[in-house]
Amino acid sequence: MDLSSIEIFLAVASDRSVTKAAKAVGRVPSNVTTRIQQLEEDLGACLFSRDGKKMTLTREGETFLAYANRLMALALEARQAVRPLAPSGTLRVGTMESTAASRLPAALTQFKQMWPDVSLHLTMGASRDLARDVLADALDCALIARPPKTMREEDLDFDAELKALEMETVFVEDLLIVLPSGHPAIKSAADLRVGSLAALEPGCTYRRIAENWARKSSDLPTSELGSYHAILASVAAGNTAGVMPRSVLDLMHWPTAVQTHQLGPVETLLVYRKDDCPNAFSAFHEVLGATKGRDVRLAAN
Amino acid sequence: MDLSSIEIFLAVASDRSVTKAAKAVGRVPSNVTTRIQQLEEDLGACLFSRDGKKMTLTREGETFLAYANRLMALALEARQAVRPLAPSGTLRVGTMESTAASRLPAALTQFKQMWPDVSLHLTMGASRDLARDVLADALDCALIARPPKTMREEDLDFDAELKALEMETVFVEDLLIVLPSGHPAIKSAADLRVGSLAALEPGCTYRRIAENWARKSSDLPTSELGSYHAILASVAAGNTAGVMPRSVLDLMHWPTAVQTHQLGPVETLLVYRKDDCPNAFSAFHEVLGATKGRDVRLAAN
DNA sequence: ATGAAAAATCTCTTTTCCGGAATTAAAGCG
DNA sequence: CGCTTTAATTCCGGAAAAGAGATTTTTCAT
Repeated sequence: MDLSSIEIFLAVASDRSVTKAAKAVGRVPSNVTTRIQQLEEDLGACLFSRDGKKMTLTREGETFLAYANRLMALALEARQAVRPLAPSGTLRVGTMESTAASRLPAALTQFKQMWPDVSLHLTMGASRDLARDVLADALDCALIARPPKTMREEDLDFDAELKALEMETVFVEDLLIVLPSGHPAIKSAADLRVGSLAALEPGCTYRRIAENWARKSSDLPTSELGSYHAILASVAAGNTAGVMPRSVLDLMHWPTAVQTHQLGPVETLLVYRKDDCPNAFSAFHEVLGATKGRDVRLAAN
Repeated sequence: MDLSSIEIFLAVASDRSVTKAAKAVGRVPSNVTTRIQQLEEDLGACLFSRDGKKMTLTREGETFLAYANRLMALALEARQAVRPLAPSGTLRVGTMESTAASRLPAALTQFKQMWPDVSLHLTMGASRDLARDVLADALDCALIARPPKTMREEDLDFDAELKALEMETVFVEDLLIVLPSGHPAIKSAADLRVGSLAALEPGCTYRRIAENWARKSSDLPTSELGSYHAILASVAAGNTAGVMPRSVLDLMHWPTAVQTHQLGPVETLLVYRKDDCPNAFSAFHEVLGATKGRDVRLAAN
């Protein structure tokens, strides 16, 4: 029973899927399968019941889940406790709107609790701007979306900036097109029966991915809104299709099951300058690492 | 940071020695060194200060020690919690006098606490007798001393019995000859200035090892006593050399630093029948495994 | 039925881990 | 003060485990 197996177990438990979990922890599905099997063998108990293609926790799995969370939390605490010099001062973190909403709250809460002496400056913005700010030392680090391979070639500037920084995948988001209720399922942008695409600012990677996708088979305009709440409200009003990751949509316990279309997985990177690693950053980095791959809804524990 | 590294760390921390720790966890010293280095690298902190050839915990090491213990305890608890069917009934455990005194109390306490429904029958005896009782299904398992290689060839019966059982090293004892205060240091049994060797019953492996050693250069008689307390009292009275593992001697916080002579390391094995593993045994086995390699004096935590 | 998707299985490559030999450094002893 | 002993570390080769990709099987949806 090593801690990496437990991390994998947590991912599978929250996604109830080997494939998703594999993405979340940055591994290949076959590997996740075997690690879970090893864990079950080692514990001498069945953790998941494989009914069909869903992986649901068994009774034993549920009880183990509680321990797994405590184990990870304790390991993180141990890490932080032996830090030779306690972090202090300020840490300037840049983040996308979506990450700030869905994945950061748990990590930030834990971080503030562990290191109350660090004053955390949170800046919200689009991936491009954030990356630039990190390069220019206006931020210590940032959480940004990595454009998929195909788009990277169209935007060499951004890619070059990224290459100049250290980067690490911390989350994998499932990017969605959210349709008004009653809208028929779509295969491509051509099937859209709306007047516009609702997204955030132009530098937003999600927006650019969506526009890229839409351009292939339609010429919808994009209407720019200031927040995901605004986007979702606008979708509810009809005549607009919203762009947002699934984690954000999940947060906003929307009354009815909405119709969505997947644009595919998008990695969220933590980027920082190669050279300087202020003490507070390493601590933040560790806390973030421990949050990785866990379900947004379980984060409250 | 995986749990096996933590087990190794705990062993080094309690022995304050790489070599001893390596024996305790059944690994080679070079391996222990590298694992500790990896752990320090991973945590970004120095756990031990190598002043000379002693490994002493640093301040960070001390704080990590507390977490390491909690982590292991939690992992054990998790293991036990997912056990599909709760152990119950009776478990018949055989043990040597010495093990019962020094290493078992911590494990038994923990076990009783976790599985109050199991009634634990403890039988004390000499290794040979215990092994036979396990074979004859008069015991479910036993903790016995494994004679060193050279002696095994002289006692093929015992060796054959052992081969018929599953066995696993759980402790490594440092077997000592304890000398009366004021007795000069010795190189071999020829240097002994006492009238007899004080030991337990004839089937006792420690006694046989000691007699074997003594025979090489003297013809001391053995006087048989009923307990280690009796042996030590007899040594204090003078004119006798006692035989016991260091862990037992350590327990009896003896007023003065006694003169001792090392007979070498002796493995303590957990033996059980290959076929049947009652549920309660697996649980006991796990608890024992978690206690492995930790200092007797730290066990109270 | 049929096709798509997901998990499990299998195989191959890579990495890591472990044990032993050689090396270095410190403590004990004459 | 140097020699011996003992312990930790370093280095290296073989073995074991982990990970990635391809393949198969199962299941769900159409």
